[in-house]
Amino acid sequence: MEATDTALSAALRARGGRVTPQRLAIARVVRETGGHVTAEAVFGQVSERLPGVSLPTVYATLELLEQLGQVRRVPAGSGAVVFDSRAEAHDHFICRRCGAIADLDSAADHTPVLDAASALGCRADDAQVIVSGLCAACAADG
Amino acid sequence: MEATDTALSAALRARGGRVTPQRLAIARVVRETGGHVTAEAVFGQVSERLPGVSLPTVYATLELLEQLGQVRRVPAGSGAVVFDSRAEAHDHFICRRCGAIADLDSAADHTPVLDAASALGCRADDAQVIVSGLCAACAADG
DNA sequence: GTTTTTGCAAATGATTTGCATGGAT
DNA sequence: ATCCATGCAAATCATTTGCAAAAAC
Repeated sequence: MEATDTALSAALRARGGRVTPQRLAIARVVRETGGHVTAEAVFGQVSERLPGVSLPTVYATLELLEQLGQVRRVPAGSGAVVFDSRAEAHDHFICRRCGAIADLDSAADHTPVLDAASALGCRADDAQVIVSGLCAACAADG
Repeated sequence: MEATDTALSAALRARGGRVTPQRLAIARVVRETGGHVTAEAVFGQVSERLPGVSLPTVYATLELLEQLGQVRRVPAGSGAVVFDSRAEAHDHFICRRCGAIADLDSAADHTPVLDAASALGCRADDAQVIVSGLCAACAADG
């Protein structure tokens, strides 16, 4: 077992949850896949290692991992919900045509927006910029 | 007919499209409703004025209005796609629990993120910050 | 008259729910 | 032994598609 698995186990127990092979396997797949994943994609990968896992379990676990701060939800606007294995703050570009998602690393400062949110009485816990347009590939043949 | 209807008609003809009562009614509802709407919500409102409109037409027209720059798509991350009748640039807060959406007006500068996108070869046409957390009401009852 | 839009119905795709079994503590 | 988590199947919800009829140009 890797160190990160140990950390996850501790986090799970700390919130009164249980450590199951499914959860460890799903967390591992997400971590190793890197980048952006859908529940279906995780399901496919996990099934290879731990046959029998069910899709509902994958959904539940991804949500759990989000609460534990291990993954971040990307507001992809259409179709499937996308999770990002990079939990640190960064922004995203989403292609309108093909749906491709790319990480955007910039020094953008989100405090003004967070301030605007607290001014409304909201308890904000995440801010990310979503840039829409055409990705390089789609812009080329469009 | 309102001036805005005339403007819409012109925009439609300019792109070789046709002016139909359905399109005018849908555009009107979106404009008058103000704020954030789902296709279902628009469908409900439009049906009162112009019985017989179909849901597929509402979906198609909302997408058309987006292309014409009359509405903006809000990447709501889960469930239904949400359109915003305010087309000018501004950001959004989305409640994780109840899904409520609030406008955030701030002087946030998105150019660093847009630059990061063009550095990847993407043709960006919109950038908006999505802030997640709990709205005032949801934060109150725990 | 020609081409775009519409409406209907059905298909699709993603996510959730209910409930009994199995497993972690 | 207790209670949480899983698996299965089915339900739900949002959105899209195919195609013939109607309408705008």
